[in-house]
This record gives sequence, structure tokens and C-alpha cells, in this order.
Amino acid sequence: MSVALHQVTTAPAAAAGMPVLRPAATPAPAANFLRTIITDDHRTGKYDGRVVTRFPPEPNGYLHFGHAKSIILNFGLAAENAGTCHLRYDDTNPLKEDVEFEDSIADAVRWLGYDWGGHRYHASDYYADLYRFAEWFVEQGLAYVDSQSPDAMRATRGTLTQPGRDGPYRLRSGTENLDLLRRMKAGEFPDGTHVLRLKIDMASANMNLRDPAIYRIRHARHHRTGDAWCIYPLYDYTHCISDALERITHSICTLEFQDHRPLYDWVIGKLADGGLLERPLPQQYEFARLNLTYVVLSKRRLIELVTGGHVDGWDDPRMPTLVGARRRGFTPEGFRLLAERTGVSKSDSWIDMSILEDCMRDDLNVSAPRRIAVLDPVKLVIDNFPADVTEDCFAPNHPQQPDLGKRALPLTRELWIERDDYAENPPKGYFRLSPGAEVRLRYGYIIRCTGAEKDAAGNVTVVHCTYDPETRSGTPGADARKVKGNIHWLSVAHAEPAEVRIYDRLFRVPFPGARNPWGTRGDALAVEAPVAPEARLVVAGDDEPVAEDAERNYLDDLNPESKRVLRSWVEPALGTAVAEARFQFERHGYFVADVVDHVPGRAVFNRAVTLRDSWSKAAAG
RNA sequence: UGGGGAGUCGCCAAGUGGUAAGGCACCGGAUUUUGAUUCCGGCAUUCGAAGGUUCGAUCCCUUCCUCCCCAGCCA
Repeated sequence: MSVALHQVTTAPAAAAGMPVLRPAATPAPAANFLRTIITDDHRTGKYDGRVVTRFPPEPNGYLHFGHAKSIILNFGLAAENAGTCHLRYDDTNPLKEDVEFEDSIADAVRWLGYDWGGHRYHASDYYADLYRFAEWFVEQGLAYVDSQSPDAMRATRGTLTQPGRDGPYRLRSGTENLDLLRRMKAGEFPDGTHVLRLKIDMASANMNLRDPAIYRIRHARHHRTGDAWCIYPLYDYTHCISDALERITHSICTLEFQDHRPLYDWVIGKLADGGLLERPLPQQYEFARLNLTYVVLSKRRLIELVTGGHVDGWDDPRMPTLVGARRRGFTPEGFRLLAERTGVSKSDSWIDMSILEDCMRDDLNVSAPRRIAVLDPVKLVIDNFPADVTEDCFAPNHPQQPDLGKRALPLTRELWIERDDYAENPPKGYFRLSPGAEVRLRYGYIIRCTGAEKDAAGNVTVVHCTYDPETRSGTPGADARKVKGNIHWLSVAHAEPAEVRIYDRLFRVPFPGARNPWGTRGDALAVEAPVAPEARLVVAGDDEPVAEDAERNYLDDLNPESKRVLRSWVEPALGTAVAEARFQFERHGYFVADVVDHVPGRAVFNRAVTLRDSWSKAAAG
């Protein structure tokens, strides 16, 4: 009698190398301010019903969990409105960018389940237009070449409370400006000698309007345009024009750009007035970025974790990068669940890591086939079970989805069970194995523990028991006797060895590096208060240098037990699992066959997340 | 002390003049051969504070408090 072990793999899923059972329940879209805006725009006909968004990363690093929110927002909003979302690389700084990053960004977007449908662009695609418009601004008397040093510019810019002053070059003639700009472009000047500035208002209360620089000289090779240019446009000037050229309708970015919106509108407004850009113009909207406890998301620190050897690379399963998440066994659907659960608003908020973990559990619970693995093994001998008999027990691939079938689990006299499923002196409420106690071998018989052998050091080496032949699972009347305990097992003769990597949170505190890393309350495992004042430092923008003197060293908050490697036993069916296949190891959690190291003959699984565990929680409390 | 934002249950988050949605967490209880899942029930007389307008205010007005962002030739 044999049962197919891999009934779980469906055809389309097999193509993706991943057993997919059934899509996780996606919650109904909840109201949020962006959906409201789009609904209003549809009503007023502002964009003729079009919805065009864009995800605009700078190709200067790996995408992290925070980017997932932005990707899901932009692509999701477009999808639910039958619109399109462009993938646009904001590559205006040749010093920091590279194609290697472009590829990994595209992979991450695709992995999350989105398709830009041919709309893959680069800000550098618009260099010619951008420059043409720059000359136009000069001709209009709306831009000038400033030849002050950066320090001098800073001095005339004023402060948050004091207005800036007009610099000495602000009144340069139009012809001189045009001549200078052309010579900047022609490469006649070294880096830093001149800059093209918009002429707006040096006294504006909004710093962004104090004649922002829009072109700087950079004699650097660009990863796409090579040496064609030696002047490069800056973000504020480039982004809004790129949006307009692509006919973006809703340009969604994070909160710190709120102050830039007047500039965004100014630039494309002038251009549209001059007939160089088509209306209706795109509109910028800002949302609160994702802040997650127990991780760091700033690029500087992520780089430090990798280069400092604190993790095994950008795709280390503990890293909050999307490549890390994938290798960890997290799922795109889980991220989508997180986005929908936490919503989008304009208020700064902290999402506890447990929310993300719950989302992954919720998705994996429906999508992951069940399997048996004995992670920390100790031998169990059924003394009254014949040594020469192998009996098949049948385990469902998914208890809630019986149509997924069952597989055979060979039962023999000698088994592996979990070390912590036996206790010589069981704590109160323990209903596993202990001398004299009865327990069911999952999918098999009820056994009674008769004792255990120990080595000289007092460690249990073999647990002994007897089984009751009348209690075989699935036979009539076998379930008459109820036992509370239920443990999983593997036949010593049939189990296959596997390396199992147990991953936990990278940091042991909610706010790594904060003076009060636990938040405002000492007991705040669930982060009672929004933010400890010191923890705000963590929020600082992606590349924002944080105030070193105000923070503790976040590296001191690294969790020393974030990775443990176990030599375990897994059921035969797992030996042939394909890389990246995700499973629930019953009573343990969700695991994924490691995409890098898992090969035939050498099984390697990573733990994505544990099962919820009200027992150890209660026992600990 | 200038400008721009935000403050609704432990964490998120709707609602915006008609008497506080929802999710997560949590607490009960049921089912369960995963201490899982699932199910059922409970969970804000109150919306940062104080005044005011109104028959009626989370929503309008005033004042105040707290927090976030802004002084790159980064994005």
C-alpha cells in the first residue's frame, strides 16, 4: 500500500517551484485617504478615469520591508482601479547607483506579484528633455547659474527662522546664464564650481523654495548614459517632470516630501503654462512610511550589518530586505496582508514585528502543506512493538483541506521524538510524555511511557514506552479513549537528515539603538507607547545620518540567538522538496527549503516563523 | 522662536455636525489527533487638553499641549 507523497504540488505552482494550495483570504479593501481621493477624482473626472501611479526607487541598494508597503500601495491602487503602475528608476546621482541594484529591485517587485507591463523607465531617459526645460527656465528668467561655493550658498540660505538673502549671482543676465549653463554641460567647469538654481524666493518660509539647485556638475560615469553628461539634474526638478512626462496621475511618496510639494507644483505648473507639459498634471500625495520594531531600516545601518559581518549577507533570512524575506520563507501575500491590516495614513506609527509575523502565519496557515520534522531528536522505543514490522500511518497534507490528500508515515519500533516532549518531572499542566503518562503518537497509537535511560551526565538518551494495539488511528473505536497529549514522531529507519536553521528576530529590543530601546515602558514587549523619544532617531529618513551622540550603539542590541543551526530529522517526503517550497512542520512552525543551500541529498530548511504557542507563553508567565 | 504635517481602545485605523466601523492584540467559552487552525462571546458614555458655537460637537471656532519633517551641489 503506498500513497503518493506529493499530491500537494499543483501544475501552475510547480512551474513556480512552489506548492501553492489556495490563496489566503484577502480582506476587503478598507477606506483610506488615497482611495478616497481616487474615488473623488473618478467622480469629478479629473483624469478621465485614468489612474497611473509609479514606484520610483533609486537604484542604490536593496529594497526593504518599507519599500514593500510602497510597492503594494502603488501597484495595488493602480490594479484596483484598472490603471497602470510604472517602475521608474530615479537614477540622477551617478555616484551612488548601479545596474546590479536595478535587477534586484525588479526581482523584488516581481516576487511581490506585480507587473509593470512594459512601463519600466529611468529618470535618465529624460535627461534631454530635462535639459531642454532647464534652458527654457533660464530663458524665462526663472533660473540662474550660481557660482558660489556650497558654503557660501549655505550662508545666504538663511535658517529655519531667518529668511535667506539673494546671492551675488542672482541678477546675472539671461544671456550670461544661458552661456554658463551650456558651458557647464559642455564640461568646461570642474565639479562644484557652478550650479543651476531656480529663481523663486530666497525669503520663503519653505526652505525648498529658496532658489533650489536643479543641476550640479558631476564628472562621473553614469551606469546608463555613460559619459554623455557631466551635469546631472536633482531630485526635486527631475521627479515632478518625470511624473508629468509619464502622465502619472497620483504621485505617492512619504511624509518628508510634504514640504517639497509646492516646488513640485511650481516646476510642472510653469512648464505647463509655457506649453511644454500637458495638463492635467500629476498630483503628489504623501503617506506615513512603515516603521517596524525589532529591526532597523536605514540604509546606513543595513549596510553596516552586512559589511560588519553581523549577518550572512543582504539575503540573510534575518535581514529586513525583500531578498532576506524571501529566503526566510515570508510570502508576498503575507506582506499584502500586512499592508491591508496596517492601512495607510498620514500619522507616524510603529508597527510591532509581531503583526508582520502574524500576517505571515495567517497566509502560510492556508498555503503551506503540513509535514513532520523532529528538530531536536531523542530516541523513543516502543518495547512491545515488533522489531521487524513497518506499519504505514496516514497523515493529511492539510487538515482543513482534505482534498489535498494524505501521505504515508512509516511507523516502526524505534522512533525519533522531540527532546522536550519528554519530561521526567513535568511542570504543572504538561500533557506530553513523562513516566506513566499516556500520549497519542500523532496519526498512530496511544502509548504509555514506561521510563527513560540517561547517560552519566544525566541527559535522557532513550525514552521507553508500550503501545496499545487497539488504538490505531483511523480504525473503528480507536478514538474511544481520549488522551490530551499528541506528539509527532519519525521512524529512525526512514527519517532523513536535514539541517534546520532556526531564525529569530535580529534585535532583542523594539527600538535598537534607542536610549530606551524598550519604549517608554519597561514591560513594553508589545510596545505600549507609540515611541520613546529617543527611538524617534530610528525614524530618520533612509539615508539620514542619526545623531550619533544621542544613541546607544544599536549593534549592542543585536540578538545573539537570532540564528541557531540544528541537525534534525525530517520525513521522507521532505527529502525531495524543491528549493523555496514552504511547509508547516507540525507543532513547530513554518519552514522553507533554503533557496541557496537546499539541494538533493542535503536538505536545508529555514524557519520563517513559529506557530502561535499559548502553552510556552502560559508556562513562562 | 519660521514653515509644513499628525494626535480616535494596548497597536493600527474608519468616521468629520445627529449621538464612536473594522482589523490585530487581549480575555472568556466551544470544536480540535498540531498546546495550531476554526468558531462564538467580551473588549472606547468616549475621540490630546481646556473653553466656545449649536437642540446636538471626534467633526465648526478659540487657546493650549505633545510628536514628526524641513537649513544636501542626496533621494
